[in-house]
Amino acid sequence: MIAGWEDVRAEVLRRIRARLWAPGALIPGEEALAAEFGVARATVNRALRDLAEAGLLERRRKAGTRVALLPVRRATLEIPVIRQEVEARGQSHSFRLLAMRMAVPPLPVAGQLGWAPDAEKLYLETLHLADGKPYAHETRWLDPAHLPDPRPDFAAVSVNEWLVTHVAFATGDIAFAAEAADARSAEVLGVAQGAALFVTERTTFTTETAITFVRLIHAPGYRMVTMV
Amino acid sequence: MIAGWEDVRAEVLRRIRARLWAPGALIPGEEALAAEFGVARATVNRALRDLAEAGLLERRRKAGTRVALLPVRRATLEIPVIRQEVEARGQSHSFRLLAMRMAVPPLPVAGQLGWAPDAEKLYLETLHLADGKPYAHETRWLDPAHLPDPRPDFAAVSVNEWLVTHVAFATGDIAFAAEAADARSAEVLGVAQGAALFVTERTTFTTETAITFVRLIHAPGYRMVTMV
DNA sequence: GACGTTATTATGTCTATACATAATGATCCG
DNA sequence: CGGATCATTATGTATAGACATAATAACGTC
Repeated sequence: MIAGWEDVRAEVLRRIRARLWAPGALIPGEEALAAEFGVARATVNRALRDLAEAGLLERRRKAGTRVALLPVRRATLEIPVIRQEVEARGQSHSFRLLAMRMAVPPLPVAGQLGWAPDAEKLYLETLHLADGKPYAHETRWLDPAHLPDPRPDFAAVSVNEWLVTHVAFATGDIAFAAEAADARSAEVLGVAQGAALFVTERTTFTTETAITFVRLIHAPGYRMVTMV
Repeated sequence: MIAGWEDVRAEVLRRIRARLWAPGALIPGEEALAAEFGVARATVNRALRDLAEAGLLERRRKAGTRVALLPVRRATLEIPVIRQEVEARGQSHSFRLLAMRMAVPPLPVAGQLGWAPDAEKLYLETLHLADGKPYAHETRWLDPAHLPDPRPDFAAVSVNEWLVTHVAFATGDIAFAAEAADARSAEVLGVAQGAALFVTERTTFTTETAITFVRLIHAPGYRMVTMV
């Protein structure tokens, strides 16, 4: 018995998996499915829209709905605040502010963020600890124009967290890569130079100009996991 | 003038960003907002639901809707078939099947996949090339029970792609990590042993038992990028 | 005051109907 | 035949009204 939109989604998914509807094939229209399942068209629409968002169906007005030929898997990554990430592992989070000074960012950084190439910005370096052991090494460039006067006490509240709760809800992009540990990160994280480290880079914008650029260099063994 | 649900979402987002509604604060109910904006409640619902999915709002029945205190950023990663990924960079994709044999998988692999610890499975090793240069080194364990008889010609169609189009639409999990190149990957990718490489691990299930487990070891310089 | 029960309430969803929009395919014309 | 125009059609979205569900708050009992 098909009642709600989740039932509809399940049934459509079943038919796709069972290859009753082959990849690339056109499936019946919403009206037809609504009639068959005995629900309203809006309910079918909700279900199909959901599957389309997941990348399993491709929908185009007038053209109809077809099963994706080469389904692009879409995984949603949750990117929590570091403190939450550490605490979720049952460890206690702490951090040490290693450096905080005004400096001119390297040209590639200034360029990517749309900053004037010779303007001084705030440079922050933080070491995050899980149960007292190095967890991640954070280096950050921050436009002080977005900070209140007087500045927040970044030795008490991590920059990370202050930003999230105060200039949150901005757009940006994230990149992940593997890099060999440079001298500084190796020293701070207590690993051999050249060790393979997982690096997260985030750029955050509000409107036109960037607020901040962070590199998060994770300690060895870090894995980012997600379900599909 | 607010007309559609996207307008409602934009206005709500504006108020959150402008801190008219502070983090943690309860926002007006759907009915109230619908009246204020001059739209139906269903329209407000659609907008708020979308923002909740994005992690900016937290909604609970009866309790109402509140602005997320520590918004968990949700990034959606698109995980395309390797061929598409390479071609999207304007390069040509090819691959070489380096190995294909029946073997007993290592215990940790068998364990994670719910396979009997001593059962033979199909082991496949593939090198993916972009414009003829090493792009990624793929090692895969595959349960041959899910293959048709006779087996597909994996020298002609990449395993990756055959699976996506034939046993697609399954669930699974994905993990990302940085690892030092072992002897085999170093040789195949043409890099120094110990080099920092980006590794993707995917486990794919249909029902209870796993179909396949892949490790994709990317050539140096690989970056995974996404927008928020 | 502690505890189980009930009323209340905000969100979740469904329905039926209507109109909007985009893309296709047919048609008409030069 | 090429190209512009228009009718058609499937999805996209809006609406009002209704009921479902979950969780809180209020209440009554002991």
